[in-house]
Amino acid sequence: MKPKGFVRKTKQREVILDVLRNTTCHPTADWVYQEVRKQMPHVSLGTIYRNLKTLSEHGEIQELCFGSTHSRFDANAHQHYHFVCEKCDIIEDIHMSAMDELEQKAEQMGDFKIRGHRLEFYGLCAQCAKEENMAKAN
Amino acid sequence: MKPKGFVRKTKQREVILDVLRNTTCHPTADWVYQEVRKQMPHVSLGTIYRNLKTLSEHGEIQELCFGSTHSRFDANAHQHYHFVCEKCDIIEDIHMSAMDELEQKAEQMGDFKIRGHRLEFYGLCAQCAKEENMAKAN
DNA sequence: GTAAATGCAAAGAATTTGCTAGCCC
DNA sequence: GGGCTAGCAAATTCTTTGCATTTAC
Repeated sequence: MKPKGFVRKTKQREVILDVLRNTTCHPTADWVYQEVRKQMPHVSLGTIYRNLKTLSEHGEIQELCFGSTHSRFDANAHQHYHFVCEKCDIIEDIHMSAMDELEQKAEQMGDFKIRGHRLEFYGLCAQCAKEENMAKAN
Repeated sequence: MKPKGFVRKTKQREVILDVLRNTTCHPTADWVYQEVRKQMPHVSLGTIYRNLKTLSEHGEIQELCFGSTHSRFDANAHQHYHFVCEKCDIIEDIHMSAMDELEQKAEQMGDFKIRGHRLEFYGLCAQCAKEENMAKAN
């Protein structure tokens, strides 16, 4: 007896998860779509969006939202931080231990119950920093 | 002699800034539009968007991007943190001193030059937490 | 068998852009 | 007066949705 609202395992969902888990970039829905299409030419963009939504609701992936207009997705659903290059928009994971003490500190500052936090750093990636220095030298 | 690319002071820009500075909510572009229209019925949405963009590029306001589909804006351009209620989406400022040491710590973890960071907390606001407790009691 | 998921296409929402006219400095 | 801006509307971009059909369990 399956519970109502059971999430089925479909070929599409598997491929999507697989694609996400095998990339270190933090792709957009459309990038995922292009990749999945290589294995399943008839997959539809709607299916990609529906699955990305389901997966993130079930905590299997993370939806990220940076300054840009579209969402990005990350197969690493664990708490971790990101770095975003302001010049080329590349996103990198930061392997830094989560700081839960931040939440305690913040909770003392206002009247709310904190359940999580997001921390992002921005600046210049190694490549863009190098280019900037070369430009300055001229 | 004005520098090329000089940013002009227009009535529209003034009203937009004024509206933003006189609210504690963190409004969407459309909310700003509705407010500005009360003072300038003929203002166009395109003007709102163009000005919000210009203002944030010049560091006079901050563009915020949370999980939702649209951007929100904050007239407080200083470094500060936010709390977002997961239930009602209300956004509150957190009056907590910025922690620049986070940036130093993160910079040691990867090969990039950090210029800033964003920190958001999410959970339940006082109102929603109260409602949740009442629901549980039944 | 039945609810959930897919494909396809059309709809929706948020934001951007092209163009002409107007206003700021 | 020259160029940045505004207004207006059309165009883009990203995402969601309706519906008939297929699939997982």
